[in-house]
Amino acid sequence: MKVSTRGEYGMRAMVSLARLYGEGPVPLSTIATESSVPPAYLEQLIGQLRRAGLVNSTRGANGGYELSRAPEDVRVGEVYRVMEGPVAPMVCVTEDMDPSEDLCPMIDGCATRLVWIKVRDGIVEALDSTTLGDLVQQNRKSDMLSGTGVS
Amino acid sequence: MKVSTRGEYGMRAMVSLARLYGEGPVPLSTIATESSVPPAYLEQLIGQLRRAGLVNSTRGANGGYELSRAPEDVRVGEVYRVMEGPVAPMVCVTEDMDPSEDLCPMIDGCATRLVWIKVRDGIVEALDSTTLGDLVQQNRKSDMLSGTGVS
DNA sequence: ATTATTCCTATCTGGCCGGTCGGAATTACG
DNA sequence: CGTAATTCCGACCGGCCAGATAGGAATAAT
Repeated sequence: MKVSTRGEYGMRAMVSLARLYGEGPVPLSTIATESSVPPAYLEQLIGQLRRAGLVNSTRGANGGYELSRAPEDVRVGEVYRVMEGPVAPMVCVTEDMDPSEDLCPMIDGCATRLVWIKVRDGIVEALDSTTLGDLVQQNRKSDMLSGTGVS
Repeated sequence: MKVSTRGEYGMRAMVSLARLYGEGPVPLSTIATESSVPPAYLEQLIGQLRRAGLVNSTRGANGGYELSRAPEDVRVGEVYRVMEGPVAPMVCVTEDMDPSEDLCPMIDGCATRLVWIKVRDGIVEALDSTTLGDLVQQNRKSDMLSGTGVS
């Protein structure tokens, strides 16, 4: 059960944008470098984030991307869902589920479903209790400790 | 981020075995039917579970498989790990990690790592706080309520 | 013997992840 | 203006691996 590179890269890109929040549009090339994502691929991913309304874009020279909201107002769960779809360790426990549909092939109900629901809820909790703001802040703190922040 | 069919099927098979615990060896064909898993495939999977020591096997006619421990003593996390490997939503946060190795390509440490660790811990908690015993018990209870248990 | 079963390992196949490419549209700037 | 910097869009594609299947050898009951 791994997060795909879409999720990984998307998250990294958003953190980069969070770090540069308030300094105007950041060109794709910069984000790509800063987040170590192949530019051509990132373009695809960031398009998704834009369509989802998480980032704004400015076209033309001096254009680029920026967060549409302050980092503290963006839950990482939002980013995750845009990139990876609804949280669902298993098809039968997807977040946005119609309660009526039960496509489990099991004879008398599936006992394992209970576990997957717990797992899903664990993931959701982890994702929705953190914001991009938390991430950059935490990271800066650890930079300080390791001395990287002092030059 | 989905659990593969190995995890799904493996868990189902183990629940079947948990239900039949104490009634002697259960042939593969039975488990396959009961858990709706292709027999040939299940054979492969249950082999893993056996090698991991979670099930015992008896060969020859009247042979089959059975749990090596009581259902209440088997955490679903154990089953999960046998089928899916260490819990790791992301390579850089795998459970059985050597703390020294850090293969993150990021320049100044990866801020996103914090999320993935939280996610991982959420999953681990969900998996390790439940036993096979819990599952069959819970399921029987819901059977009662829906009337399936009454004949 | 014959039958029921586990055990082993080789092989196959489709889907999709992860990525590239080319070019069109848009805007700043001198 | 024209040119350079940028976003935007959709088509393409190769490789890997999940998800099986197949066949046969070993083992044990009857």
